[in-house]
Amino acid sequence: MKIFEELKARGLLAQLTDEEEIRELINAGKATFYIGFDPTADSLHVGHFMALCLMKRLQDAGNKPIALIGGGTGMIGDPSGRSDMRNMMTKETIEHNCECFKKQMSRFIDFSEGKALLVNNADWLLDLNYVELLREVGVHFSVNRMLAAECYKQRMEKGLSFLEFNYMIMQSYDFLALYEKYGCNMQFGGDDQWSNMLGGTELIRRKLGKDAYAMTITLLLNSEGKKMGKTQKGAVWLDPNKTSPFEFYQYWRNVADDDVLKCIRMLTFLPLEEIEKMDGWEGSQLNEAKEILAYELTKLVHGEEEASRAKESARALFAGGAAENMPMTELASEDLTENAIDILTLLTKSGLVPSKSEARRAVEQGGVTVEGEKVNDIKTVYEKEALTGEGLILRRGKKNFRRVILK
RNA sequence: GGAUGGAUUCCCGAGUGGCCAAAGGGGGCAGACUGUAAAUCUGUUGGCACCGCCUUCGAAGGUUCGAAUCCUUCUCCAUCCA
Repeated sequence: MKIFEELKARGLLAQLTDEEEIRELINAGKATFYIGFDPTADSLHVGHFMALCLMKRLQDAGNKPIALIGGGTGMIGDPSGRSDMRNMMTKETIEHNCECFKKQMSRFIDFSEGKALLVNNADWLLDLNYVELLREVGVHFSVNRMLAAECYKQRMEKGLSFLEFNYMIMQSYDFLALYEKYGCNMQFGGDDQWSNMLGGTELIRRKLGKDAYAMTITLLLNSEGKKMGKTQKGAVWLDPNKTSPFEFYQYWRNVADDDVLKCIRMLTFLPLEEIEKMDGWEGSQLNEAKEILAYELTKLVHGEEEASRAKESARALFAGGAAENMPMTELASEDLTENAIDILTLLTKSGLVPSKSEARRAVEQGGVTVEGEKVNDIKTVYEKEALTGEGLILRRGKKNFRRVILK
């Protein structure tokens, strides 16, 4: 199966400018393509992960990827699908974020010997001259047409600043610049980027009379139509310091039934034949599929060792036992009063609950377990000795564990 | 620059002098049921020393025994006119 067919079978492709041309191009390994990443945080998250996987797949098929970090466009903010304007970031923050992105990307993409490129659009965008840009690029854009684009339509009701309105122009200019510099003839991106990407192909056609292609990746949505990779606490990060491998594993372990196969297909590198076999799984067997999904993804992002550890810990914990590798909090002796600590303080200090009120609620509602014993009394007190050595395993609800040890 | 409307807790959205830590919904959390899923039902959802006290209704002042609510100034947003 050729790469194009594989991508299609995995359900990764959303919109394409020209299916036939693109098929030939990437199957022949002749594409030089780029994907843009906005440096809005100091770590990549699950949303980016899909794009990285796609890059890797295409690179393996002989195509040349260019990872574009939006150091320049990041200073504007993408209006697509956003309800309010992104906070403007300082130059320093953006630069810092770019550095972090670079490091994380190298784990997935082979940048050696010119097999892939990493560029920052700040390098050409920041030097632009306003009047020149208007003459060179501005003439090719029709405001009427831009406003008709879906991404702006939604914003017309909420309000759209001129600054954001220019995002499409900047992104189009990126494509043009990469085409001229590196012969980049294709752009990939999330489905929400479609209109911006078309702006680029059109600009290249008008300005150079050449054809360039664009293709969007299906956004990974859960069955409720929300973007995946977001939790209540925020994004699921690829940086182990921001989202621990265990938490990462658990996120995927907990996806809804309806989403498991889709995730396996779109995100893992398991062969399609193997995935097809899982397609008929139901009930508790589907539960196994979730374990596979979680394991495979954790392996890709954090390595095999971390993945196995996360899996073992999860199994042990949910079987009711203890586990080596679970989130841990160390307490200092200052945290104790008279060599003891009450349950509410303990929960708060462990980080399992944000406040004592919540701790109280959790206990009163029967959601707290210490060492496998349900705690019902908010006045329960633990002596210093209990916290030394192995420490105590606290559990809030079904899925939140923490080992607390006295230093 | 002018006119008008608006800013309420995680989100949407009621509240127009004391009965307001603030209706209702969504979301979250916990319990029951389960498969670490979904659906459903129940409880809960600012903080703390939890009968009580403290902080919160865009910001700062003021009126009042008492302000989310009235007045003044400011900031931001929307719509219309330039």
